[in-house]
Amino acid sequence: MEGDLAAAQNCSSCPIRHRAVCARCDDDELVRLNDIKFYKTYSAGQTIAMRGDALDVVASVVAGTATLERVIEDGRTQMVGLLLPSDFIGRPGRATLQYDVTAVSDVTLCCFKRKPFENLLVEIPAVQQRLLEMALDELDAARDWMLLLGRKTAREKIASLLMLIAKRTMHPDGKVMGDTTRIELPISRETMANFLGLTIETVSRQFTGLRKDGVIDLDGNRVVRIPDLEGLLFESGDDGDGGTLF
Amino acid sequence: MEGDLAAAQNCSSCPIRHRAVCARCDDDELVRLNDIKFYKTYSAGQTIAMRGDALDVVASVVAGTATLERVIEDGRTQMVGLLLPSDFIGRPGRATLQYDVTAVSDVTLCCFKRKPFENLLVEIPAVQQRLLEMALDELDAARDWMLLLGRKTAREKIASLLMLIAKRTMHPDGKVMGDTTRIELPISRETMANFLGLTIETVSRQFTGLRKDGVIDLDGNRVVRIPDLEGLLFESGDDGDGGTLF
DNA sequence: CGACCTATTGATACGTATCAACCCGAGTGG
DNA sequence: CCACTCGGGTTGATACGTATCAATAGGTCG
Repeated sequence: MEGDLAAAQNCSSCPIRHRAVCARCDDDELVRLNDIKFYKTYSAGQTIAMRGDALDVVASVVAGTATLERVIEDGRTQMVGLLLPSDFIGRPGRATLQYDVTAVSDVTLCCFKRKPFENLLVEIPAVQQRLLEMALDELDAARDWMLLLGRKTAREKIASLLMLIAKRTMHPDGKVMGDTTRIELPISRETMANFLGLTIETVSRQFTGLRKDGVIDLDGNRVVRIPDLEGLLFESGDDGDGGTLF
Repeated sequence: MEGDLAAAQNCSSCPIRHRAVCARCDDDELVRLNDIKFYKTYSAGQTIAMRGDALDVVASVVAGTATLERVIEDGRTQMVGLLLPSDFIGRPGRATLQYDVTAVSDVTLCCFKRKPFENLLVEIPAVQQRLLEMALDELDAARDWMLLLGRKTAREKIASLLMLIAKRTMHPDGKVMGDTTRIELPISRETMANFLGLTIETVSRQFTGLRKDGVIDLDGNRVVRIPDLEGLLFESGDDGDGGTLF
């Protein structure tokens, strides 16, 4: 099921070196992290961990996309986190996992055993600092998301999601890049529905609604073209300045 | 509008000494925090700060209840945080506030200017550690809340809220205390509605529905008696083990 | 007492869920 | 090569839950 990467990769060439928990570390500190790290990969659709599992490993997402979900007994599912490269899984100081973690695409994790990691946390303030920063960012995103779930209409939810993906694909790291009018959806309709607190059917209907109104243009199931970004922003119910959602 | 407390209070007799950001501090560290702190009070209903305000002060709630809210232009309002004693307001490393903060009851804050506080954060790891812990707890609570907003019915939302308040009043600090069958609602119907992503009318209707079904018993508008806690838990759609929501 | 605020209750509208049929592209096997 | 199936997506008809609009009740304060 899980293939280990044969060779330990080098931190200095790591794609998430500057954004993950290790972002603020100097070379010496990086060596110490390197000593306790190991890679693990999961293929698309695979369950990475389940609610209630013992949480003896924490990890950074190196590549791929994963989701954090909570489900009720009767099957209702709500996504509570979308994990992209550099995001952190698990929390120091807690022994069991609170959510189901699932790989949406093929995923590579940079793992640390929890105990040694907790020790490093104390010894290397740079890691703790960065982790705090990341936790606060996620908290802000979660709160924006709560506004979406609690008060937005289906159409606004879809538009918000598209804006979100548009922002990320246009400037994944602050700088503008790529085609602003074309975005690729990294997730299925079902995943979107669980993200937005909707059903698949409603998601689908809103897509066609936005298309018929000329706000977006569909190119297959996974590609959306946006002729008028301002128009989409208007549909999202946001005022533009706020609304990070990662 | 804002009355300053004349005398600086002593940290050692502070009611939130063992739960707030200063929880892990030793006496020396406490002295340093004490040097830069000041109290501020707000009366019920007062706006403490608004989205977009410069965030040059961070604070702990010493007494009272406040809310964190996001509102859309057309007036739709979603509460995104309920601040109780020991909770922290503001975030180091961010210059403007993302949410409206409102006093629900009379509120006393223990404030720190942001810059000096950020310095202390680096110098006193105990504070940073505690702040990380608190941020992660809030993140978990926010995620449970997302499940509620996205996937629960009105009845389940009300039941969940009541369970939440019941848990807090029964054992505010881990130990059981007080009458398990009687809880007092600290917030109005409108505040509940904004908390749960509902309207006032729906909140009201669900209360009477639960009452008619014998799940709860109302004693005026602010007091609820719960003959059967298991029954209420069942109505909430939770399985009991999880579900912190603070 | 009247004014006002919060909460409740009622009638109705509207949005989204549900249930079901159908479409389409990708594999798969005869 | 074509028939088949299978998963994901779309569309339609309808049901249901919550919002909306409006009226009423109860409590508090002047």
